[in-house]
Amino acid sequence: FCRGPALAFWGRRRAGARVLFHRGTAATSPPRAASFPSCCPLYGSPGAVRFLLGDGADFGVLVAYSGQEYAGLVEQHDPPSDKVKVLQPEQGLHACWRARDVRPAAAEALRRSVSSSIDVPRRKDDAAVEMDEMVAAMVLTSLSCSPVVQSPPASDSASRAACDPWKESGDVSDSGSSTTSGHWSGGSDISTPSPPHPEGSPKHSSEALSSPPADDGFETDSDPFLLDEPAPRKRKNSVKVMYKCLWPSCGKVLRSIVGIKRHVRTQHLGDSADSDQRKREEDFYYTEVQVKEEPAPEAAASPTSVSASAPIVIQQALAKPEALLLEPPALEPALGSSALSQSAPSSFWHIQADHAYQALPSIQIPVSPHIFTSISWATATSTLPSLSPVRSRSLSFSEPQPPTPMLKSHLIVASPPRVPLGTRKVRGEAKKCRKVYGIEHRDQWCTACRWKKACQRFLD
DNA sequence: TATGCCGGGGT
DNA sequence: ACCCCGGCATA
Repeated sequence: FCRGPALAFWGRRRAGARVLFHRGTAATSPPRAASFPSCCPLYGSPGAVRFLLGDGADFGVLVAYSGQEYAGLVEQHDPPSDKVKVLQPEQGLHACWRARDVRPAAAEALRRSVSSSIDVPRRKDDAAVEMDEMVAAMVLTSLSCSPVVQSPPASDSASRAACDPWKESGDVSDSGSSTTSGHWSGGSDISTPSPPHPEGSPKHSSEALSSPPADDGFETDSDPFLLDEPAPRKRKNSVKVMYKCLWPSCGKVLRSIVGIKRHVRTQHLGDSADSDQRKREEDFYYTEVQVKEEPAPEAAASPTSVSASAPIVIQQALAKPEALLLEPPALEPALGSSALSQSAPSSFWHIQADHAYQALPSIQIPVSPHIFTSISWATATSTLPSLSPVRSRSLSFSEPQPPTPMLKSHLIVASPPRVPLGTRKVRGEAKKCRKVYGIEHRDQWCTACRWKKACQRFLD
């Protein structure tokens, strides 16, 4: 890594990778200098000898071709073939050049070449973007896939001159970090760990640089549940991202993180614990839900066949796994929702609500590899925002939810006899904190459970 | 037997 | 209000 005067103004802690940027220059160190074969002087044509990989020097170069010069950043040098691999942010590609075609660019020159745009063909004509951000965004973008900077947009990388075999030398799939690496990069919601971006795939430069992380605290520690989420691949048609309240028997779905957080906080966590605790819990209680609408116009799902052919496919990522403090998960990469309805592995648990009004088409969705929840959609239509109005009702601890007056009578199916007053409350279906977290994580139980009172978190 | 939680107690 | 726990009911 870079040492010395380098200033890390943002980066990510991820598998030890950190991106450092030099103040005032556009140069960046290769994210994992140590892994580059040539942590040695770049020597090509005379005069180009000044670059040192991995020592924090200036990697800025200008590449000349087609009568113009383009700014780039040296990433790698291969002495045998005397070629350098250059990241050209402006073109959004990595290219390999003979060393003699590359000349060092002073920080000023590099800057100038970018900001004053010396007739550099831009892919986005208007966006006069700071080099730093651009590069940073790209590097991070690449990082989110592989620990080593790789060709960013696939289409672009192919378009340039083919590289030597060593081109891919850095592309070592980081098996070690595959289970622990953070995932969502950038994103506007930095303040609190939020669900990863649903699109799963790393953002491209345009999007990423539009909202660069503000400070250096940006870390996406372990978020194991995403990398192996196979789902994003098959997302095609309109996928809506919504945030669903995981509070038992709630299931309110909102469009924004902020909204759902506020909902959880105000409706469910309102009076509990200190604000810190609440913060954690509010993250815990929502989840990102992707709803793909499929051209299945049949809306009237029969309760029996839902799991098999639900018109709405729900995929979702976790809300905040680390809040669970579960042991490093043995990942189950390809868990389609189809596999869920049968017998879930023992490491999975269900939050199952048994209210009458929930005797509806229910879809089991993975909350995380460890968590499944079962939600019910009052209306399996394709219009989502309006979905299941009955579920938008709120509940709170203090009010053990009187069976809310049902507006939609047709939703009432069979009302299992509620607790006969006077007798002890029948033990509910839902697993309680003790079961969920285990005694060893008692500190994560809701207070009631800790006090051996009726669980407030997983209501029956 | 493990779990949920009521009732009752302590601080 | 917060916390703990004996002991019962239940799965």
